[in-house]
Amino acid sequence: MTEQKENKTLSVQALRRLPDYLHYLKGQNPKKDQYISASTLANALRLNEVQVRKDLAAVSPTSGKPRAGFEVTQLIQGIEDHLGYHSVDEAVLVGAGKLGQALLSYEGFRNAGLNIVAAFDSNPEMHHTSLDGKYVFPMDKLVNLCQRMKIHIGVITVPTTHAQEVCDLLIEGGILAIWNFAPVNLKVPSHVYVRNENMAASLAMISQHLKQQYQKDSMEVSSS
Amino acid sequence: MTEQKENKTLSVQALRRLPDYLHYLKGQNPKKDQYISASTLANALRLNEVQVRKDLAAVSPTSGKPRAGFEVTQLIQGIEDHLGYHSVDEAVLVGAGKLGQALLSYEGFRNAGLNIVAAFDSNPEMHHTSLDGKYVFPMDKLVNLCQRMKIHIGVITVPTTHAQEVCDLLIEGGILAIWNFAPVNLKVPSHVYVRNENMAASLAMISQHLKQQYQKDSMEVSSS
DNA sequence: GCATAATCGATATAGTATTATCGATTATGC
DNA sequence: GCATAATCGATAATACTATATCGATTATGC
Repeated sequence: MTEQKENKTLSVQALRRLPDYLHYLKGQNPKKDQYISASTLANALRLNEVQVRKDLAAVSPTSGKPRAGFEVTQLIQGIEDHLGYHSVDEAVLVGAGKLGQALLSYEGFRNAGLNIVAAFDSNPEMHHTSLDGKYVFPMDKLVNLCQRMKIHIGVITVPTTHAQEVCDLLIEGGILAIWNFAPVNLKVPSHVYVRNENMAASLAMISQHLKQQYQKDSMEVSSS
Repeated sequence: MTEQKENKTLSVQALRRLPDYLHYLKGQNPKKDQYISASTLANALRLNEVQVRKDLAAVSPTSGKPRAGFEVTQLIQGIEDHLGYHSVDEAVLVGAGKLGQALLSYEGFRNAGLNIVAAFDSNPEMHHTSLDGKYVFPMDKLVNLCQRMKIHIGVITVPTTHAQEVCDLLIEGGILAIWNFAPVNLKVPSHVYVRNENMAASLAMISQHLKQQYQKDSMEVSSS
């Protein structure tokens, strides 16, 4: 058995970088480049070299070889371990609107360790239809199905107004982690983890950046 | 003219919290609660009180009153200023698949200062159809339309394989900021800002949390 | 083989972000 | 009016993250 790796040295920020590393590594030819150096990775992803080295040291099962780098296959293995890609978790999705459908049909999640096994929606017209192989059930089946299947992850893609009530149902069904796409601060008991996908925050960063850009530009113009 | 507020004290993390503050404040009754305290907000959003106070101090045009708090309307004004919601930026979206459609039909962006004016897709069947009032154009119209309309934001919701080429087109069209939903590290010139919507990273956090949870649980069981 | 240069790991430093503390201010209720 | 308690702003302490530096290690090419 692969011994349980200590994850303590891995910061939240580092965890966010792992998918990027993984993506890059998977794009490599394992025959041609058996090893990869932290420097190379850092350069490709525009990160600091030391930072990358530290991250890799934390996830790699074997340590890096001077002059060569880290073994690519080992790295991939290590990163996927840390990301939990090897233990596929089952999830349910609530809200089969456009966003919900987009997520349901996104095959990439499967590789990333998330398997959405069923969807729920309050709209009767959608019931028992199949979206990309996943059936849409009425809301009143939710709690029971989650409990019976021991599902631990719930994805919320319903309108803001219904997010909290859906959240409550999921918790009743025994969900332990919620991936929330509605812009609300969900109230949950302490044992439940909520990950907010905050589109508005992302937007804010973009618009903030553009604003600063404009400001800088206008300053340059006026001072020249 | 409202004088240009100095944004320097506002950290990236703080910026991420602003949409949450805003959402909460908008949910308040301005007649009933003219003032709101940092403590109240902190409690509602489960944040540290001092942190909230610092954030509010940075965005509020007027300082808070002891014992009362900050004026709600002023705060909303201040936050929206900082988020750039008062200068609605126009954007184009490339890739009218499920995710693209979800974003097109998400009305919330309008309030958040983003107005998607047009969509592009390589699939001829979609051309000139209208999704939620936005027309889908063929790819070869992209550069010209962006330039003519002076669009500065591009949203990429195409498959990974085409993301970079779409990105290049957008830049050719004069785009300054890119909101990228494809899991690729886009190569862009230094004046272009890229905001990656990293679903995989979010997933990682969830699975990481669940893993720790399981570990903790099993430890508790085995030690009892 | 041996010098060279690339890379590593470890440790130190710098930079950010969060949380704690404290005196000053002011609404509230007696 | 005056004591009280809630809140503020400022500053200090802590924790977290990123970057720089340096000696140790090892592939590469002569």
